[in-house]
Amino acid sequence: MATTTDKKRSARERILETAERLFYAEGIRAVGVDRIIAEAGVAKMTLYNHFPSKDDLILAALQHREATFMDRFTAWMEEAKTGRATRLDAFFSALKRWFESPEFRGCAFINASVELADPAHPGAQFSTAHKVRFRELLKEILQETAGSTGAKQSDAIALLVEGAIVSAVMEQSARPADVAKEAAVRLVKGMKK
Amino acid sequence: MATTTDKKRSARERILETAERLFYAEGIRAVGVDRIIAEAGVAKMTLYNHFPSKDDLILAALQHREATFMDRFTAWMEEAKTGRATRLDAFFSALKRWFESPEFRGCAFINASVELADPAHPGAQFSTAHKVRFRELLKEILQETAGSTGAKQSDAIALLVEGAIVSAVMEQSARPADVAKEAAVRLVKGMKK
DNA sequence: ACAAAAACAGACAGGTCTGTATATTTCAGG
DNA sequence: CCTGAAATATACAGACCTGTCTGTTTTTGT
Repeated sequence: MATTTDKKRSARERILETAERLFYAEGIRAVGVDRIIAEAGVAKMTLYNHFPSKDDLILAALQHREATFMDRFTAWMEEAKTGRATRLDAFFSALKRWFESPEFRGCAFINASVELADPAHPGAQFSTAHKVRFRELLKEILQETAGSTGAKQSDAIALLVEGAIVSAVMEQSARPADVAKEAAVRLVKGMKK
Repeated sequence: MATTTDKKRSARERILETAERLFYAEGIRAVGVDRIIAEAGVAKMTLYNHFPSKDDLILAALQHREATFMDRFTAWMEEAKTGRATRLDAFFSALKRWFESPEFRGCAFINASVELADPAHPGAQFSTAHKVRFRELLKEILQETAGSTGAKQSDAIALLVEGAIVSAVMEQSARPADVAKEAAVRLVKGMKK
């Protein structure tokens, strides 16, 4: 019925999914459009009809990733919210689960900012905006878990999380999630010794 | 007298300095060897005589950066160690000064790991090793400033620092240095409220 | 001063990249 | 059924990439 749904969604969606996956796994500059169209099973002109340039595709892939990643992450948080676990516990459980997933290669938005190099690139600007949204989410969780005391520490805890993401990539280990959680709890609750 | 010093140092050193600067400023993949030889003022064969491949040059540039950066950073720390400032204070002063420097574009080793994508790349492995050495330095500073209590927090504080570096790039701001310092002090000294 | 090592200039091979052009095929809606 | 939009396959332009080759000039140690 609607012209823009049904099967036609396939082409555009397949391009976005493939671009998101390859950009994340191997890097934005390392993956060419020929590779994307081959794995997505579309013609080159189809890609360029939907996305006028690779830069446009990069931005669209990042936007797509924010949506899919946030969905997955909040789903993981839901699954972790059992028993007496707080939302903050659930957050760090989800973080660790992410670090342990086989395709983990850090934060797509940090990576994009590094690779694009130019802060004026739409992809870099979107990445910066994503970080703002991420900190909002974290602040909200802290507010709920530890009241205004928690919310006041949200910027510092955000640094712990960013540091954990980066360190997990470089060490190829999920342990930074535990270190970050422990420190976050200490920052919120105060040190016992 | 010595064959490998004097003026001959020029060519190899100029290549390394130029590569380090351009790789850091614009990215490893974004900068080609033609660009490097042009700015270094050397012939292409000179570069390939010293460094068999670009990958070798990447590794050498990262090694060179570790040396020069560590020198500069510790010099900044020395300059900051005035009055009643502890070594930890000096560390965060130097960190902030780095964030404020016009050429700041994050940690060259994090950036290299992101860009190279392959953890087996010698440059990525060197970057991981650099992070170990960096944490050692931080741990030593904490031990000296806050004894074993401080040393015990060194992994968490390292996460704060890594997070601050990444956030400073994405926010284009030096403020994360202050946030990290405040949280580090709280982690070491305990919270007052 | 002389021989050897190093740096030089510049062309070139072979590959990859983004983006365009062209001409054909598929397919849904009226 | 038929028309028009979308997707297809394929070739190509032009730029850039790494790395090689050749031959000349400069520097260096003895």
